[in-house]
Amino acid sequence: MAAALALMGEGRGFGALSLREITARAGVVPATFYRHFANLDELGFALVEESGITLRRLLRDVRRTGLPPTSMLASSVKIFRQFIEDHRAHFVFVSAERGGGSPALRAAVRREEAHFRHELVLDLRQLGLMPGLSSQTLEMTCGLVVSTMMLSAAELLDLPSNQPALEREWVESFVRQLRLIFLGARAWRE
Amino acid sequence: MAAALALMGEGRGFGALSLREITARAGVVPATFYRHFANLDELGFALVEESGITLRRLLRDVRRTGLPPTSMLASSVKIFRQFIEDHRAHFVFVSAERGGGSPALRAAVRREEAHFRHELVLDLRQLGLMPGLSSQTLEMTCGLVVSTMMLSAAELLDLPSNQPALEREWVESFVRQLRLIFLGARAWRE
DNA sequence: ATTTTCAGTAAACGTATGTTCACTGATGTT
DNA sequence: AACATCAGTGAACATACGTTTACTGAAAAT
Repeated sequence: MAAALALMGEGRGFGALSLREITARAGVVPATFYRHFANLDELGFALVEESGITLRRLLRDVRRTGLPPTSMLASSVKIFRQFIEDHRAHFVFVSAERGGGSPALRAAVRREEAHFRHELVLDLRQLGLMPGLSSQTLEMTCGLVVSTMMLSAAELLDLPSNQPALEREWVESFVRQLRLIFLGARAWRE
Repeated sequence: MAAALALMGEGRGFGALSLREITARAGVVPATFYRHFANLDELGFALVEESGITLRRLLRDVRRTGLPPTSMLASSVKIFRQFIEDHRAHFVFVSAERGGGSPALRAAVRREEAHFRHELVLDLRQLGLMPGLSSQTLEMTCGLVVSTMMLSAAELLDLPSNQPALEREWVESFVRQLRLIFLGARAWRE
């Protein structure tokens, strides 16, 4: 699994990887692959699941840190930025397979994303923010938030590394987008 | 080019296509490929450009139709929905290569998207909507709008076909998302 | 102490791949 | 009428591919 992620980090979609190069990268003979997965699709699904676990850990980290009520957005985004750096390979994978590639893999990624969105809804409810919103509207708002997160993650991954100015700009842009979404949610009338 | 798009419509990323199957689908011998492109990358870039032209035609269509001031959102979304159906292959391509695959192709898609966003900014200015917003904020708002458009397009493409109920639901969901974004923009204070 | 489990191996298979080359035949230009 | 252009051909190449098979050896279970 790590070998496949590493290869994707070099700029190809999962569907463009071959079994033989994955095993070569893993330092193992091609036949060994079949000791672990029935075929490449199964590898893909395993990677989606692993990525889903990573996403849930992100939410847990944000909860655990405890958000200062002022500048909640900014501190969440900081945690998010650190998290992307620490799990770069998983975000590369999700960003790539979220939109493209095989329909089955894409659907699996979308399921993880929906799960994430729903946990976010519960968290926002628990925090007592946006108390006036219907469930449907809260779901929609979180959908926009999660989409924006994923797209921003992909943008951060594409930034040249070690350019603090660009990274600060990324943080500010992301915070502004989230602020606009939440402003819209607060102004929402059913 | 049409052959490559057709193959991608069957659920694989551009990077997972082989020259030989593209030419086979085009009804031509492999060597013929080199009469038109130096390599597969060039084909990819040509497809990005073609898709960009399609996107610009979308804006032109929306302008030409002329929007009723009430329910502008709803009618734009209707045009958009029809447009996706009429140019399904291009949207499949852009959705797939926007996030994944080769960095060069992704960058090219992002450039087309930025171009589109900027044209949208100009259109909104011309229409005199949101007069209170700074250029920066208007750009950001349009960025959110365009991202939401692209993601919604991908979702529509994944819907089972000939299910009018699901499609109506898609329209409503998309309209609500846009409405929330514009509500946020109206409430924005620098 | 013996047996079972299991990750890894080596070799082989038929097939698909990207690229090249000299050649063909129609269309358009001089 | 002679010529140039150019999309398409067919054959050939070395390489890479997915998958199967029987075999190995260490660790775990009995």
